[in-house]
Amino acid sequence: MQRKFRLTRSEDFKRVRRSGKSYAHPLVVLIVQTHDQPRARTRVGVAAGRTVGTAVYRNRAKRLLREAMRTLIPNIASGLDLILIARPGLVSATLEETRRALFNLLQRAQIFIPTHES
RNA sequence: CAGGUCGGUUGGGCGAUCGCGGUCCUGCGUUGUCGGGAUCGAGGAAAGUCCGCACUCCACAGAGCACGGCGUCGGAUAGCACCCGGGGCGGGGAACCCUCCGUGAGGAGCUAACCUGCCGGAUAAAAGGGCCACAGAAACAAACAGCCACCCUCACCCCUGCGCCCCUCUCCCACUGGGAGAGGGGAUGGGGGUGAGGGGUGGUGAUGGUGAAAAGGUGGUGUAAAAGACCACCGGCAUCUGCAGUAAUGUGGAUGGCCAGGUAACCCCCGCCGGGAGCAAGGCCAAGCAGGGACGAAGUCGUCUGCGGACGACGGGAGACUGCUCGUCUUCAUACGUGCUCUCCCACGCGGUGAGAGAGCCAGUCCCGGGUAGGCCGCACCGAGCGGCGCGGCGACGCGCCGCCCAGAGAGAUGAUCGCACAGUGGCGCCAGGUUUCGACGGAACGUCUCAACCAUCAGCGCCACGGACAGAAUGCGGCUUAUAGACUGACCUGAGGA
RNA sequence: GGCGUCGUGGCCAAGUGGUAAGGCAAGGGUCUGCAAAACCCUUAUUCAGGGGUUCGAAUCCCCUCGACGCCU
Repeated sequence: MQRKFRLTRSEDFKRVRRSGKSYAHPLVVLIVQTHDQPRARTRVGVAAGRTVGTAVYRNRAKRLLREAMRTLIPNIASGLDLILIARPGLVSATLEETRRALFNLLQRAQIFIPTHES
């Protein structure tokens, strides 16, 4: 997932975590907030707290989330800010399990737009 | 071959596909959170932050105090306390041999390489304080108990002069009796001995026990009793001194006297070092905000009007342009009062009429100007830099030559999938051998051979399955500590070992 | 990234070189018809872990682990 799709500013993280709507999964937590401008590019932030493990496991969790999100991001509605928070079980999960967990969360949030190919 | 020990290197490889970040170059009817190309992209510990630096800011005349750290010798270094090489004291350390214990299986000790802790001063060179629970007489300076001598006192025993008292016998005088002698007993006094209770004076120095720790050890001489008081041997210390070593120190010799604990990772003393903080250090920038400062006024006329005001001209205030004037441009306008605007609420004559409460405004222009958040720099580095080779040194390390420029940061880039081999582990099957030295023969490497030793739950081959540790840079560097599956490789020691 | 503080029964905790206080909780007992309250008794072989100094360490020194706080 390229950096232009990423949520980077500390202010944005605070805003989304304060006023966004959250959806939980045993592996990941998703927080969604609608942006002011509906045509803006959807951005995704990734977080892993100290409960996940040491720096190696935190980095692995965030890589899994970014890689899984990369293939899903063309099908997500625009004008959104998302945050993905890793949970401790994510470290032992595979890429396919992570992708299924994210797909489940995006459908529950009703922001996934299916295309003909998928 | 069996066992033990210490280092060094490495830290998964190759290929395909999808994907991520930095730098440089480049493209454009679309200058973008755009496209294309090249190149680079985690570690030995990046970790812990235990030391030492670089760098930055603050403070600072110099020196000292306080506080903290360090403390054997020599070296290395920009610097360091833990780096390198030595020294001393102590602890650990396999098998065989040896010693001890055990009926025995076995256990303990001794020990090589090696590992590891500590290292100024408690005596002298250089001075003090504190503490040492319980126990013990006592924890460092003497006392108490003990032992010994003497004196006083007491008890017992022995000897005993003169005198005293009592009893018995004999003799004399001669009869309420007296005297003399002998014997026995008693009291007292003196002398001696023994013992003990107590007291006093003096000597003595570790004594049965206590304790972690109590005064060199053993044997003798010696004495009233003892003691290095003296002697022999052993051990330690001090002074002088020979030899080896840069030195710490080691090893001899002579002399001396043995004098008296531990703790300084308790205060302290001596010597040396350290100013404080840390890249969230620190510097710069745009826009604003808080805040601070300077200057600071005046209306008149005309047009329109829904009568609140709006516009224009002249004049005025502040500022900019300019070296100054003129000129041009921007902008403002009146009021601290019974003021104006807005909101709420109440009363009525329902009219924004009156009472009350709250909020705001009373210029404007210009200058200075934060902190946080944001952006840029610091910061991706020509450097105590990295790699290779050579030389010097036991080593830490140093010098010379050649080559290279080598991640970067921001909510934080290295991943995913598949395939192939390769270590490794487990299972099954096959094979019955495998490894090694010496010797002999031939010989250019090397090959062949007999016994011997060791392993055969081995080695070798095939198939299947599993499967590669610890761990992620954030200003940089040196050291230390901690975590770490394995693989490769070098050296040392002990034991067993041939023809 | 840097700087600092603290770890003592199940919980809160005192103790700063010499026998590990106390309170709550838990368990048992007395009392009661049964409870509550009250009273009595019990519960630390690793004072976070490991080394060292010392005769002796929760305490002093070093290293590690864990938790928490701060940076304008």
